[in-house]
Amino acid sequence: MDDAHSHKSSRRRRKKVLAPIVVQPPAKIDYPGFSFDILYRDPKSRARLGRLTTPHGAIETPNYIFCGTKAAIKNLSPQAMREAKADIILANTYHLMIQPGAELIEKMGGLHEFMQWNGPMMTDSGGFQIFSMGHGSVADEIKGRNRKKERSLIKIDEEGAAFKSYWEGNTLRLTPEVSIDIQRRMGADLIYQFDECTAFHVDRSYTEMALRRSHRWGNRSLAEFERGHTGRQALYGIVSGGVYEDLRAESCAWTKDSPFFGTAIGDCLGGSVEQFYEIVSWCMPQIHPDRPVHLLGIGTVRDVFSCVRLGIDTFDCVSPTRIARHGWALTKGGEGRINLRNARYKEDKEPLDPSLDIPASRDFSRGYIHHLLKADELLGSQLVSQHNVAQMNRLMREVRQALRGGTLDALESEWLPE
RNA sequence: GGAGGGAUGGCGGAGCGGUCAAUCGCACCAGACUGUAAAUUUGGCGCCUUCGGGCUACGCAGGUUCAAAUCCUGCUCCCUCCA
Repeated sequence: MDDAHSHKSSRRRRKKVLAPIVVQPPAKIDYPGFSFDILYRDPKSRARLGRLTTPHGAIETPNYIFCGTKAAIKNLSPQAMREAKADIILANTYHLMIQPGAELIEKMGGLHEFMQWNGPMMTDSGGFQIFSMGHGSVADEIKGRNRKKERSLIKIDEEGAAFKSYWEGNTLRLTPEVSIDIQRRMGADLIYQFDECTAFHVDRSYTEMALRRSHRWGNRSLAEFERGHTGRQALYGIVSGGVYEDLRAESCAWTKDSPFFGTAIGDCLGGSVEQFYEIVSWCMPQIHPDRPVHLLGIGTVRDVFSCVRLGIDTFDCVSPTRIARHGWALTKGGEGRINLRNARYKEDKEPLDPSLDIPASRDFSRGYIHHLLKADELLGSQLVSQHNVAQMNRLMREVRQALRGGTLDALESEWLPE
């Protein structure tokens, strides 16, 4: 015990601060099979209509990317997603490297083949987990709640980050090179540089340090991407800088000058919705104007309206499928959502939304779904999940249509009255 | 017929003289959820309240005690074992 302790102390004493690892990124990267065409610009805002083409098909933008963390949209098969008119989904590097592992997915033919999704896909880099593993959920961090969840982030240093696997408890490392390698093996169309998402409570000097390091990680991601370029993937860079306008500007400039295919807005977006809109509005004018822009981890219906106007092309968020599992169905207008577990729906014969062309929304009564949810029948949360996906996709379709017709304001008041 | 055990809030089930309007689980009511360790989680859950507190409660009826869900007596019902 004493030996072990002194050994540990001496190791700590000898520990060196790693010098910045500086890798020169390639000056230019070709993205064959990928394109982003801006088809229309809203004269009244930064909003735009686009077409994002990938080797697995093209999507119209603005669009919504649904979250299939462990290579599955919770509750929904690929067929159910297509019925709900989903165009594109994502999966998470961190979760899949733990289980079942990138090698297995590669052996099984890659993510598209493995999970039988033949449309466009994206994977994140695992960088968000540096944040969430260290602090619990985003909301907990922002609201200062302590949920006593064991922190499983072991350390972040120049090389990358070390985590304790929630699955087996072993230590895992993610570095830019490892993240890109894993994402290459899994084979999603749109992949992400490795970054750190800083927590809300950190100060400016930490944010600045993390930002510079994320840029170095981005350069290493670019170099690794180019080194093993398959010609079937495109890389996004991430704008960080937390809540600090000058740091956001620095990060926008860096992504703009780097040979990424697309740009994502990431890192800490502040403590309130208003603050996060402000941060996005700082960034958008400085971001590469011709590349697709993704907003990481956002949003709600309100976020979609606000951020489309700021120029966001794609969104991703767990919210539609998560709240569905908790009984909330999204509505167009009204309260914006209803909780089907509530007693008031017990005898409600109305469907969720007859204007949506799927049985989940059109045919089953709210009373029946209420019963399924109360009885813990999986069909209940499946139906609500599919409904929410369909509702968000309808929102995106209507947003695109309204943009073209110049009626976005009117559409917003239909979705968000008051 | 004999012996023993038990009856607690919607249900299950703690408590066995005061700190008990009563642990806990379920059910019920409502909330949270934004690059998913989430089919997770938080609060409420006798009645009334000017939020200080007040009132009625642990099968029923009495009793002992300053004080009883807790001790005693009787009653009602239930369970187990022996005939």
